[in-house]
Amino acid sequence: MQEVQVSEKIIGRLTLYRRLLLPEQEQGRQSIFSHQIASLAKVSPAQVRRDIMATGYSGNPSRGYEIRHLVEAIHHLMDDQIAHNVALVGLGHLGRAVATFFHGLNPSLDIVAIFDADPAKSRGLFNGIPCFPVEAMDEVIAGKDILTAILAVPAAQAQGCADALVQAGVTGMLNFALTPLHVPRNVFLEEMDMSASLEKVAFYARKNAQAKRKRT
Amino acid sequence: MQEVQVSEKIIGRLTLYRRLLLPEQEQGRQSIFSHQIASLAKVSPAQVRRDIMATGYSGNPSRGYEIRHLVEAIHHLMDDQIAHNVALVGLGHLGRAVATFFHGLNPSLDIVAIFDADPAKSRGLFNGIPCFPVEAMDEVIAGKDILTAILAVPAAQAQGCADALVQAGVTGMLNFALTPLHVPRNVFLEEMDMSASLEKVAFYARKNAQAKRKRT
DNA sequence: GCCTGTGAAGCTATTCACAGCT
DNA sequence: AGCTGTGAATAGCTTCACAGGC
Repeated sequence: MQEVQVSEKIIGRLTLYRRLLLPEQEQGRQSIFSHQIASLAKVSPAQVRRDIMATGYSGNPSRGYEIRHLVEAIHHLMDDQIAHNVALVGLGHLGRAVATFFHGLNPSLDIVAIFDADPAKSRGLFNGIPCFPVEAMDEVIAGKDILTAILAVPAAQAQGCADALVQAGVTGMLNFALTPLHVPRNVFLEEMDMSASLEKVAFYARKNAQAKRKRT
Repeated sequence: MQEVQVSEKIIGRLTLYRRLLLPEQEQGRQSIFSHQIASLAKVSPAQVRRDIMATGYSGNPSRGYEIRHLVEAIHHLMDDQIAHNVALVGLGHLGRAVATFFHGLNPSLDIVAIFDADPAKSRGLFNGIPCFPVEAMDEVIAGKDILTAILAVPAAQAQGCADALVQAGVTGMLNFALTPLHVPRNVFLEEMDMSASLEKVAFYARKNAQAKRKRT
């Protein structure tokens, strides 16, 4: 079992497959075929097989994939049996929604600290999660062994927060702010640009609507 | 000016460039070079030039791109001078955050209706936006000429809502629910899987942290 | 027959590198 | 000198198509 190239896209889809497989497993299903995973995940069967290749696990032509083994293989590839602590920065509308959304979603990916610049929001608990002022970042992040952060602050503060997080030792960030961020090469950054996504959808929606009208 | 192939990715980046250019323009800047756009958007200068090719607008080697013209060219490519109405489905935590987030963000992309299955949430106004029961979907969507919808409902209801939206005439959807949706080919669907994104970030964060530790 | 695993082909996206302009 | 526009090269991703197994 040697290191195959595992791209970002493959990682993303494998986490998806795993999430879709868990309920199937709980319902007592033992095995599954690539085309069935494909239909759950809305991708092609060939893609599913390719992706699974990256885990090193092999299915069997007559039964397909043993769900238990497949899930474990994905776990192993991502070595995330180890619970992993996450911080949230920004407790505005979006931050609160994000905190609530992720609350209890994935037990091994817990938000364990929230930071906000506003003193009124940087104390006490939110959803049971302790809140801190941004000045406490270094200490809290080191103390709680946090590697990942979610940025949900206004655009103007985003780069500053990102720098502080990197400084404090965070090595991966999910950015909701409407500013592309710059981070050092050894920090992973994922942009969640809801505004660009909505504009893209709107563009294609218009296009589809036009095509539809033309057909009539 | 003939139809070049304009991919989804290019559309996404062009909307981003446009968003980044608007403040520059407001500050009175006249022109900009590809490497400057690149640094704002955190992409390569070559990519910026390629993307701009798709709009049909050409810059000039000595002054770069006229911001005014470039913004207009992007507007034109996306023909979104026409304001465009959007519906939001689901007024839970996430739905409320989404509604607040987009409120006033882009004046030509307004959320003008909210739907929720809960009778307590499907009346009155939220942020000034009228709320309706899901049963009213057909009528409201046709009446307000809505083409785009944002789905922020629990996974279990997502496919049902999507079907209803398509039925009602929506041709583009942004899906926050943790279920890959199936839509007809003439409807554009963009998945916003925050959970998969966070897992991806966590994976690379772990990897980076390990690499860092090894270096020490 | 219907499945998996996978080399090979086909596509798409990005970057290189340079002619041409100012 | 430093920029744009762009053909050509490269890299990356997805699908095809089929050998091999049950």
